[in-house]
Parts: sequence; C-alpha cells; structure tokens
Amino acid sequence: MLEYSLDKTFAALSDPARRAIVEQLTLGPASVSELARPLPMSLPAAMLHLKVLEDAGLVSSAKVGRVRTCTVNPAMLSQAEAWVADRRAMWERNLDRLGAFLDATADET
Amino acid sequence: MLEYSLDKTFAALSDPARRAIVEQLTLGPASVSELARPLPMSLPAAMLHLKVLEDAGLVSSAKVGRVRTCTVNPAMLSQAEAWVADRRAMWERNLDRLGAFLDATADET
DNA sequence: CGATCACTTAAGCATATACTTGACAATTTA
DNA sequence: TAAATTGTCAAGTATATGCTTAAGTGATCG
Repeated sequence: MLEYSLDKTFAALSDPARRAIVEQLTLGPASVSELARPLPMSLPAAMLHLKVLEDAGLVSSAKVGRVRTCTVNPAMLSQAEAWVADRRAMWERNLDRLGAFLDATADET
Repeated sequence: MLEYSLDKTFAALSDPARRAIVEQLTLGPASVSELARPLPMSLPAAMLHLKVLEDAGLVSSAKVGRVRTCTVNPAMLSQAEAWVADRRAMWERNLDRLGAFLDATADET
C-alpha cells in the first residue's frame, strides 16, 4: 500500500544521516553496507533510516543474492522541491501586490 | 541563540498543520489566533507549531499590544529548496555520465 | 474599574523516534 | 563443507513530539 506524502518526504529529509544517504545515492546506486559505512551508527540503525527513506518513496531498493542495492528516486525530490517553490512564488506574488498597492497609494498624495 | 539548520527546516515542514501555517502566511501576515482558527486543535497546540516554525527560522513574529503578528521568512524556504534542487541536479549529472558511458560502450561493439 | 480579548504557561499523558547489543538467516568464497 | 560476508530481526532504553485542559498575564473596551 504505497502512499507517499509530503509529511513523510520532509520528515525523511529532516535527519542528517538520511540526507547523507540521499546525497551518496545521487552519485549512483549503493549497497546497504556502503551506505552505512560513513554513518556514525550501527548497521541496524542505518537500515532503519533506509526504511524511512523507502517508506517516503525517496529511495528504492532490490536484493539480488545477498546484497541489497539502493537507488534514489528523483520524482519525490521534485515533489518536495515543488511545494517549497510554490509557497515562495506565492509569497513573491503577494509582495508584488503590496508594492503595487504602495505605488497606488503614493500616487494619491 | 539563532541557529537555523536544514534539520529544523525540513522537520518543521513535515507537519501538515505547520505547512498550513506557512501557506497562510504566504498570503500575508497574520495573528496567532488567525493562524490557529482553521487548524483542528487547541490554541496552545497551534502555538507550539508556531514556535517550531520560528525556531526553524521559517517564520518571524513580533508582539505589539496584545496581538502577535507573524510573517513568513522566504530565505529559509529558499535554503530548503536549494538543498533538494542541488541533489536532484547531482542525480541528473550522474545520469548524463551514465548515458555517456553507455554510448561509449556501445561504440566498442 | 470590571469584563473581554489575545496570548502564554504549566501539568500531564500517549505515542513515535533513534539508537544499542545480540542473535540469526541467507549467500558466497576458500 | 566450513568460514566469512551481507543483511535482518528482536528486545530494551532513552528522548522527543503532539496534544489536552486549566490557570494565568497583560492590553483594551464599555
């Protein structure tokens, strides 16, 4: 039952270990051990982070033989990016309206 | 002691109530009560969310008389947006390299 | 000056998150 | 087939998060 939400996406990105995993995966696919090695924690702990990223749809993985290979899913990155960009655009549009209002008001003096 | 981090920014944005607050603030400044009214929770609970947003640097507020007026801080939105955009760009650059590699490999046949 | 409004603080509770170590399973490799 | 590698599960602990109601503070209105 895949259900990707902004809640999970942003929550996943709020942890430095998980951002480090995403960062490494943007360089190319990697195994669980490779992803866990640079992290300051045990392997099971790293796997939990990986699970969070997968639940959020940011990462996909498949196991072949005894090694699980993980890849990043850029579509989910785009979705998070879009939400923030839209809010910022909305803010700027409103700032423009405020500017126009101030201009119009200035004309009245 | 202001310390804005991606950790806090993404964590703040991971909650629907807090995103609703940001959304409303992109339309213009608002008081605490105005922000809390549409949320399905008590006013103290809404204030906690507001505090999280302020700790993350996403929202600023100032109290004049008995009403506290809140505004959104787009710089922090930009920072979050930039992190995601950079990772996505990195992923695409690597995808290009993979394409080039495959092309080169194809030439060898 | 008493009532109301807007916000704030406090106490308490339930659930979720992040990590540990130790045991265990499945696959290569020697 | 024994040993090493790679990943997973389980139990336990500590801290953080999200919410409630009740009580309180300071500003403004009638």
